[in-house]
Amino acid sequence: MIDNPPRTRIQARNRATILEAALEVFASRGFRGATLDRIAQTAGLSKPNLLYYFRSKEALHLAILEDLMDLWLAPLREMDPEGEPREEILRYMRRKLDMSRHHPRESRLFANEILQGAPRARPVIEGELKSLVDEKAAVIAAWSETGRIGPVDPHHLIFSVWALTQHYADFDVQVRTIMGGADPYPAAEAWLERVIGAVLEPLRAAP
Amino acid sequence: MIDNPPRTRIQARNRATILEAALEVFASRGFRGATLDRIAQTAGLSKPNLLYYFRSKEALHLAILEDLMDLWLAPLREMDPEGEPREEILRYMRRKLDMSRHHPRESRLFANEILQGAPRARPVIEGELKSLVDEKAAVIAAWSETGRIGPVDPHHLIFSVWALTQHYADFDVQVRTIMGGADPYPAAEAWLERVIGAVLEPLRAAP
DNA sequence: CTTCAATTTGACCACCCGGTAAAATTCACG
DNA sequence: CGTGAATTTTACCGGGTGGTCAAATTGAAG
Repeated sequence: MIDNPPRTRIQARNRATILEAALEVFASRGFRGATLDRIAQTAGLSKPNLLYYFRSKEALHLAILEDLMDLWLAPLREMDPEGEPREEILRYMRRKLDMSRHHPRESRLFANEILQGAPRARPVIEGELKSLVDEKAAVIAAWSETGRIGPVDPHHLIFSVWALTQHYADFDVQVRTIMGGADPYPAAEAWLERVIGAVLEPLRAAP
Repeated sequence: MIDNPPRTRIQARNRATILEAALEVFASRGFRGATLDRIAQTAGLSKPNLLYYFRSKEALHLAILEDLMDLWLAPLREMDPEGEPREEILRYMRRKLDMSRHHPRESRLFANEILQGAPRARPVIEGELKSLVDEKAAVIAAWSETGRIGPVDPHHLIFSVWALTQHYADFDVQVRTIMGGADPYPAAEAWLERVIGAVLEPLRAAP
């Protein structure tokens, strides 16, 4: 019902409240598991009032997804082709791990969406995400070919960073159960630095 | 309505058909997104007939989860404390990757469950899964301490194997979109052998 | 073939949920 | 204050969904 640039203070405030509540609910229950009633309740609004700000459940989810993408892709965007390769990749991993630590809901919302076959995020994945990944994969490939890091498969390296870091947000319950409830992130950071660090080393001569 | 050991041929056949159909539907749509109508239709039965074999949607999901756990934990169970450490761990990774390749639905069903906070699988995770992981982590720790592999954090090493391999099943849509639709598994296997292989190497002296 | 249990079906229900309509209320601004 | 637009509420609806029930059909064993 309302266009993108909020025109009034009330609009700005309520849209933000709704998006926050929807993120919470969508992330913890998935698109289908989330109900407008629950989102409205979490936001402290009535359901029709919520629908005054967002045409439909679908539109609300889409709005979140759009908001999400910038945050989500920022770490990869920041990878600097002019930087020191090993440090750039490690930094990327650390930024992604911070994302899992400080934005687990965003990670889970995204995971939910991809798991279901990306019914709503497909355009973003085929467009923005793919082209950014291809661009950065080319940078990594160049680093690899000039021997500044070991021989790596750039796409699979990026997948590995995603998998390793997002796992701590998406499978949080499992991780914490197995680790006995302690905060897994400090050890995870040290560990992942070793994993990524090791695979970036130039190959050792066979024994 | 029916006890665990199927008493008739019809029961055995229909239970199997239903479980197969339910796996398909639960995996692709999540618990909430799956409908009994759709599961029944996929199985070629009427909904009341389906409910003759499983008390409720919940019971059906639980039955699948139980069936799943043996398959799911088999690769880790097979890790042999008497084997050659590096090869055992690499073999474990390969078996898990095969699991993603040949049983992606099981992987996604499991991922869905954990993502939502494991509302139904929690007992299994806190019990069977945790104790198996702890047992094998101890084995890996022993290998590490005796210098047969480099210094590793056993729990996080296991998380990494899970994350790296399951990613190819759970985020299949994303992976294939970025890889342009080609089968990612051959390259993934070679790549993951490098990743895990590298982190198992004894530490190199600082340059 | 009979008979009783196992299986299947059709009709149904109560509840949930996304969404709508329109009246009522509040807000911004002259 | 008055006024028109923005916001909120109340009441409601129609379709989908998990689940029930009793009747009908089919299968197995003597």
